[in-house]
Amino acid sequence: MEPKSTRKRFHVAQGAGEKQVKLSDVAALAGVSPATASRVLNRPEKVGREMRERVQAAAATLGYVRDAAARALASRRSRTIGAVVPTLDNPIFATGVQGLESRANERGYSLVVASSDYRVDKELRQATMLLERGIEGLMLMGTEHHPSLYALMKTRGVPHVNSWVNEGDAEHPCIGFDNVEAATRLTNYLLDLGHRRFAMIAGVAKGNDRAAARVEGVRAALTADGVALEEGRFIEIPYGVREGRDGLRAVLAGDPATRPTAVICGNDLLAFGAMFEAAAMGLDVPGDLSVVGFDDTELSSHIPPGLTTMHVPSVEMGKLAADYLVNRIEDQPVRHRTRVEVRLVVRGSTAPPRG
Amino acid sequence: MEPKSTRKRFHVAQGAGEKQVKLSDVAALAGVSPATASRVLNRPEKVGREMRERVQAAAATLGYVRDAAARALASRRSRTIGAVVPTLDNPIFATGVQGLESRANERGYSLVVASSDYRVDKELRQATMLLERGIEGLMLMGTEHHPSLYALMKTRGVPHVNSWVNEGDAEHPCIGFDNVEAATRLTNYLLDLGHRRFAMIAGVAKGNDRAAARVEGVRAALTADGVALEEGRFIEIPYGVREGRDGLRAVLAGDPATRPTAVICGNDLLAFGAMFEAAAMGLDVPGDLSVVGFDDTELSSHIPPGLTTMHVPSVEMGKLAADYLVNRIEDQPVRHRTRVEVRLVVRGSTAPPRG
DNA sequence: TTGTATGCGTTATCAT
DNA sequence: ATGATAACGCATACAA
Repeated sequence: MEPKSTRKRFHVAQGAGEKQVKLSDVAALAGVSPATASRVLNRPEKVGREMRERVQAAAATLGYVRDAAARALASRRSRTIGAVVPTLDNPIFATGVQGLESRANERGYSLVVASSDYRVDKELRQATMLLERGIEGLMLMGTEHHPSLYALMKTRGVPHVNSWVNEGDAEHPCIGFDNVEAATRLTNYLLDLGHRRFAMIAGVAKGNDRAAARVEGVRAALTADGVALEEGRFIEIPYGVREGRDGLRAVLAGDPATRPTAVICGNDLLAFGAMFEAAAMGLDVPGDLSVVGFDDTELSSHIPPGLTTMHVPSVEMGKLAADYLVNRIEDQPVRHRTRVEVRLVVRGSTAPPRG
Repeated sequence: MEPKSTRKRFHVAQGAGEKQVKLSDVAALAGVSPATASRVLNRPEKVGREMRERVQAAAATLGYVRDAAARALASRRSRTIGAVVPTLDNPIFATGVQGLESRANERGYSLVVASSDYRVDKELRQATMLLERGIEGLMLMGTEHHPSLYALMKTRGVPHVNSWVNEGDAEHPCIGFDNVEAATRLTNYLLDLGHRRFAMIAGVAKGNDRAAARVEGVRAALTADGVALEEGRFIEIPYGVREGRDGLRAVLAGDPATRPTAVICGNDLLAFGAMFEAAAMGLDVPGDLSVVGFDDTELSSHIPPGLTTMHVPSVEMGKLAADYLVNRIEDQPVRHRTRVEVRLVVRGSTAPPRG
């Protein structure tokens, strides 16, 4: 049941009861037309020094504050961009959003955020809400979205970027890197070290194309070298430290003699868990077991013996996404696909296998 | 110099060239008045089943999307709330924002975020921008803000909450906990363990009243027990792991015989750094040195030997802030001050001093 | 360079 | 329960 059909109307937020001071008030006080006042605020260079200062003074004394809704309605521009990310709980996304927000702000845009919980249907709902809100550009994570979402953005003519990805066949604008290739490199590094028995603790692939791509990259590299990732040596699990610990136990089960010598984790959180659990199991990292992660979060370089991982420039991607979007919105030249550099950071958690 | 006085006008985002379908189009197709169509969308219960379904069908076939700007202008309600946080880079804030966003969304509001970089002047600018954007409620971190900001919110009649704080004299609505008291408890715990020689690695107090309050709490507890925090045993440093390591070296300098037996860190990141550095220095935690943090981030429970810290319910605070704000906006009853529980989580990083 | 007049898409008031 | 119509506050043709 709904709360009651007689819904109470909410009060209109307003100090005391004084009406909002509007642009025409400012114009009146300054003794100019509203049009001129508007120009002073939006294109000051197009108005004479004299009037300009009168208007600015009037605005100041009246404490005038623009009404973005009216501006948006009249100009058909909201000066707002949107982002829907899986969650802000993962620091790597949070920093990405931070980069997006700061750059967008520098360029005069505000950011509206929403989260999808790694679910394409929720992502669609959230994006729709943002579109209603009049966002002029949209940042999404990954490339796997609800088909209706692409359609929606297209018919509304709203530019978007898929971030964290940059795959060969990308038909959509993107800013990121090739997760398959990055995972392949990471794996090859281990292969080059001499490892032949592998395990992988992957993130959940459903609703997360980056996680899936990383698995693909690992498998590809292994296969290319004729190395198998055995059934029990692969586990898919949500990102988290606890999960990494459980994951390690799972993939290391069985005869110690045939135990993997290297474990590849879907991200750093899982890798931290794996390292902690290895220690708890009395295993030496990297002596008994090499561990690699993905993301290069702040802790990775400090956690002993240091985590070998793939560095992902999340803030940079956020900033590039903002630039791409704003450039598109403002009809400035853009690159349709932008690649950022991920780089392998070798630290103490990896070494050649024993023997 | 500005880009050139002849600024190019941006294109109006719109698919192909087809005009946006508006409510009157929907109404026309459904054969009803715009007023009725509007009602169907906003208060469906106030309209007959018959017309309601006609309108809904029409909206669906036309792919109608509401225009929030027009809605906001006409209704004087933006259904948007704002948050300005120091940075999203700190996971504890990111999760707080996540809680705020999710609850706000559940209640039909969108979230616009901005960041202040721990600077009150930037916070003021950002908040002003949000106010222009028509936010109906604002979440801020801490209690220390530019006086003009309080004035602005008051004259505009926009409700706000200070989060992460709940201090005795709070004249403003807040949702959080008493940082002084929490730090005092943390310190007393160490005191009760028998520690008498302390060090503190604090966050930067300037622009961060929470950091300052934590220092105050530590000092108060120490003083109450007649224990001194010596000059060289206190350092103020930005939050970060690297900084925690440097900080530890700094506060542990000097004669090992009079070295502190316990170090209190301003947050978990600093504490992690301190623990890593202690290990690097050959010090056993907690044998030679007890370490405590603040926040209880995901890693705290996993990092060996486990970090004793003060658990801060950041997601919960975000959700409560959203509820408070939305309730205020919608004229529902609210508690002006809401306290959340922080609790001491004792783990392996603390023990009585040797001897 | 400045002013006049119109419209942006929706909600709300007041009738019916 | 439904419809006609007037705001909402601002930007922008277009005219001067």
